[in-house]
Amino acid sequence: MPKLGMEPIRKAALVKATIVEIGRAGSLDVTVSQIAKRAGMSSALAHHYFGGKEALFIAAMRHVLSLYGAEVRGALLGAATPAARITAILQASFSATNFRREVVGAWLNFYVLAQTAPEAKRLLAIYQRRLRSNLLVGLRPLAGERARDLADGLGALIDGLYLREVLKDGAPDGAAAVACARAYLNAHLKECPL
Amino acid sequence: MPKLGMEPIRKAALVKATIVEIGRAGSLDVTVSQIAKRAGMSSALAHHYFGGKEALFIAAMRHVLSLYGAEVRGALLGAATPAARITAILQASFSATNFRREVVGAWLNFYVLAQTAPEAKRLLAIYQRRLRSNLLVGLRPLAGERARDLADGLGALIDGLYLREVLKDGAPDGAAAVACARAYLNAHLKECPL
DNA sequence: TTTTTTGTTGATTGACGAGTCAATAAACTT
DNA sequence: AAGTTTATTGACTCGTCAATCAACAAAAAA
Repeated sequence: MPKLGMEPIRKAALVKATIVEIGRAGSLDVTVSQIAKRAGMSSALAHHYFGGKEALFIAAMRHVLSLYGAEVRGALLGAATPAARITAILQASFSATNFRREVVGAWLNFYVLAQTAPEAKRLLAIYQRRLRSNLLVGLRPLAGERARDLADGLGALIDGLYLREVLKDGAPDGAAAVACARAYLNAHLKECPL
Repeated sequence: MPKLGMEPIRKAALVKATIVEIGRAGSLDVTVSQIAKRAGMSSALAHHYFGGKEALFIAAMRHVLSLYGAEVRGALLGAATPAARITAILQASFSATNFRREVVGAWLNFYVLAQTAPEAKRLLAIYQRRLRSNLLVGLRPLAGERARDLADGLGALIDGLYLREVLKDGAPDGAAAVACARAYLNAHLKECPL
């Protein structure tokens, strides 16, 4: 009993299921059937709507990225001062959301895919530019000329801290990562620490 | 015409071929046959010596890690002062070797595998501990109490910078990464910069 | 020399999976 | 009412691949 207008609903369900399955497997080694089953439909329908596995992965990444973007924007809403902006970005980056198994799996496999899939590389570049630009808005009033270099270093530090939190034994500790990133900035901004 | 004592030779060839194939594919999605072919033997022999694909991957990782370890040790040989030790570690970490396609592929997939394969996680932990310990030897004379926190932050920064260099468009620039890591330290060690 | 150990492969098995297609059905259009 | 578009699936094709095995070859041991 087909209802019309299913396309966006099915697509959303498939994207979600893709992320969950990648999280469960820890890799891109998941079958379209698994994904479709979790999304409550036949694998043929997944092919119908996405055309192939790769498109499904790309869509899933886009979704993870947009979730993260929304979280950052939300955190920035209540940030009045430059220092508060930086803090907001750090907290959004190390929020519990980003430590969920599915999100971790998506990110790590995202990196792998970015080596070979141009679209994945493009998405990653967009994420990095946006992060950099967000950091710069906060850093320029605090660091002036040095803001650019600081933002680059801080961006890399965020990625590195995330990687370590995510791969270490035991539960990840976002607060520790935030503290470490803060220390990085405070060392560079001894005049006016965060 | 079987010669005796082939086992170590075959194993080494397989490990090397595994790394090359992972680099070519950019993922762990490589077949035992591909690997065996590149190593100049039948896939059956690969199974004979390693028992399965996973063992092959683990052995490949171990090899990459041991190469890196050797490079660091080599660089540390000529390092007389604490500051020189840090510089040596940074340069070894961002050497051209580590930016070769195969090595990059190995590392990124290593991270993915570490999510689910305990042995991979163990190896990664060993690498991180060793890096930390190496950094500490250099940092303690320079930073005293703060050495621990500095080493943790610097370790994460190294990983993050590597990730960014490796995934950006264009050729990776190890020198820039070294400079950025140096700036991190100098900001914390304003009394006695590197 | 017979036996055992080591090295080696072609062929095979058994399973799985991506993508296609024909068919079915409900909903809109004319 | 007839035709078109959208939704949906089971069954199928075609390919791939990990792992196994029987068998063969040569060196070492007995």
